[in-house]
Amino acid sequence: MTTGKFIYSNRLLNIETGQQLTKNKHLNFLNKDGEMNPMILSKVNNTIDDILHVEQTGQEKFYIYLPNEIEEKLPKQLLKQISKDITSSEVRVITAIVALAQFAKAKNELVYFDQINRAYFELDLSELYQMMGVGNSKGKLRTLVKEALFGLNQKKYVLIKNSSISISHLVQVHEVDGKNPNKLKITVEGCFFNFEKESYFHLPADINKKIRKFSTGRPNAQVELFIKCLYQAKHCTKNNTVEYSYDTVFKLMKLQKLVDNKNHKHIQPTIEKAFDLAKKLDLVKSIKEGKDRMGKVKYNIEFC
DNA sequence: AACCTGATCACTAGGCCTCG
DNA sequence: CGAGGCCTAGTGATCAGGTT
Repeated sequence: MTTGKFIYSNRLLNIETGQQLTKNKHLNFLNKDGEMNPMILSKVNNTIDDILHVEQTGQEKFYIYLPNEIEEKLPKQLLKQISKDITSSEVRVITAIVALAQFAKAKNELVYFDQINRAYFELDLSELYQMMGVGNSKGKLRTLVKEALFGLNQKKYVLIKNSSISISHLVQVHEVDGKNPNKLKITVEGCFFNFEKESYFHLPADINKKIRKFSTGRPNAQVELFIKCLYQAKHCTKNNTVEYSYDTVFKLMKLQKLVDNKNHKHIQPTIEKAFDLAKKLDLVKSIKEGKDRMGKVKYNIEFC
């Protein structure tokens, strides 16, 4: 299971990078007068109200991970209460579950709920450890993987398909056997398995393992998301290259966060770390830095 | 505001211990 | 004896507070 490739949905990557509104052609965030789309606004507001009143309703506490356009408009204080940034463990767990859902589908072990575009499958935690690249590893790491997995139960995302919007889980996890806590039932949204209806690209099955190997120290979620974007770009390109402006790289890796935290000098090393990791993964062959017509930095990336 | 510094967090790597 | 788990040092990311 450490060789080969699996399919990854473009829509899912857009959700992870907060671009589901940016990339959607059917649903405009702003109308022509520059006002927020009332349908999106009311769904988001309802969810925010739910989160703020969760103690009264007795539900489990949860958080929402918002599209960039909405996050920019909300006050920082409110964001702190209702949202959590995507973590590198979360990025890796989502990647692993996409792969595992596909393996389950191939074995006819995926159970569909067509009407709601969801499915579930059963898995043993050991399979997840393998896909996370911590198969032969220590207890502490396994604990972190488990925490990241069950953490998905507390995260909701803005899901947009064509012109419809919902705010819901991507993944839900339940124990199914009282005697065996390692046996889990995983419910996933359509972007994890419904590739007849989704556009997609490919990822290597051992991606998490390789990333662990090449990227030491504390992992950076945005760098790892950028790597997925590069795999996507490779799938789309016709001449085996892609050109990213500095601004695109800046946006994809959400480097504004570093500026906000006055970590200005970490920006360049972060970009270089991402490019370096892409090279080590045998994804990218070379990167040439140039200037566009406006004199702004751009990167010509040649894939392997 | 820009910059610096130290604390804390989230890992990796590797040595060591334990128990079958 | 050896696989798995525990412990700790090292590293990079992040953050908070202080200084210029």
